[in-house]
Amino acid sequence: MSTGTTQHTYTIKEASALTGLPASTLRYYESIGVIAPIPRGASSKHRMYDEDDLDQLLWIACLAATGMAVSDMRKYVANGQRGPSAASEQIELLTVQQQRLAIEAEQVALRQRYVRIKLDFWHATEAGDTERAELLSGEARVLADELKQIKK
Amino acid sequence: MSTGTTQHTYTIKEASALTGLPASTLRYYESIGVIAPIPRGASSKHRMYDEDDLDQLLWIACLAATGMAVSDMRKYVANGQRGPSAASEQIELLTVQQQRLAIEAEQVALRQRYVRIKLDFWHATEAGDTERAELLSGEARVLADELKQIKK
DNA sequence: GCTTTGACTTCAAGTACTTGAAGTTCCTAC
DNA sequence: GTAGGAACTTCAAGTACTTGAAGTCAAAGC
Repeated sequence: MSTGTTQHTYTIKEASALTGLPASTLRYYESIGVIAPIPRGASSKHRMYDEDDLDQLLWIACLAATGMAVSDMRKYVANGQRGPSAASEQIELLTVQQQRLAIEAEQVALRQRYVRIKLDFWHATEAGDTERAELLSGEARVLADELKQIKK
Repeated sequence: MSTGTTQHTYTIKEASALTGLPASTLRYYESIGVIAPIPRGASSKHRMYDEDDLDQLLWIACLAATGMAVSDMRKYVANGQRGPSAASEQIELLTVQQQRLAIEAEQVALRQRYVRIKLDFWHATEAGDTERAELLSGEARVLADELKQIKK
């Protein structure tokens, strides 16, 4: 991205929300040298991320999502790599990430349904409605299969 | 479930394939008491899983997928053994999971929007539409600001 | 029966974070 | 401008697995 003249900065929490990497992970990656030290506020110790940092973090998040070991990420970044520079490469990277997020959203929705059913099951059990409880435990099984399928 | 007369047994590798939990994780869960010790072969130390074990593991895999802590899984499984009397405790554990998943869904949605903006930016850049690209480069900051507003 | 190959075993150490404590710093509100 | 709370900081310890080493067991081929 890098307009160079960007004056916008982001807190660690914002960087976390946009990239999907927990704040604790951002600090961790910095501490072990996966990313360069982030500049701090004028009179504080608080990290201030700019657009370029966010771009790099999004790239790192993609690498992490593919299961790359941190030692390998470190090597990549140490070799001066800050992510793809060409538009076409960025588009390719981000398109894959978009697909990953779509799958993740689907998975979360499915897990929500699973927990919902289990909750209903225990509510029915609590109320002594054995018939409904049995029906629900069957549904949970079907869903468990679905959950397993998507994972692959 | 559980005819009681089941003859068929499974190796740890088969159990792993069927439940989606790595063999190392199956041993780990057993070692820390998330699941009861699995019976071993007549003249060996090899674990032999039966259908009931697989049912339990499948459903533990679902709990793990929702991000439940192993200490809570242990409680949950122990409660399950206790039957209907544990209903209120199970409901409590699952309600926490439900809330966690609702937050996660929101977070994924935000990240999807962020990636969408980045993708649009690069498409505009590739097409030489500098005006649109510049407009979009400010959008990320708007998204981060929105994050703060939502909380209040 | 014997041997080899490969899957299994335990246990210790490693990995990638995550959480908690204790102490700053920023922001909002009076 | 100052009081209070939320958000940040570091650092140490904890968590949830995973991997590797060294040894045991089982099915297949000779």
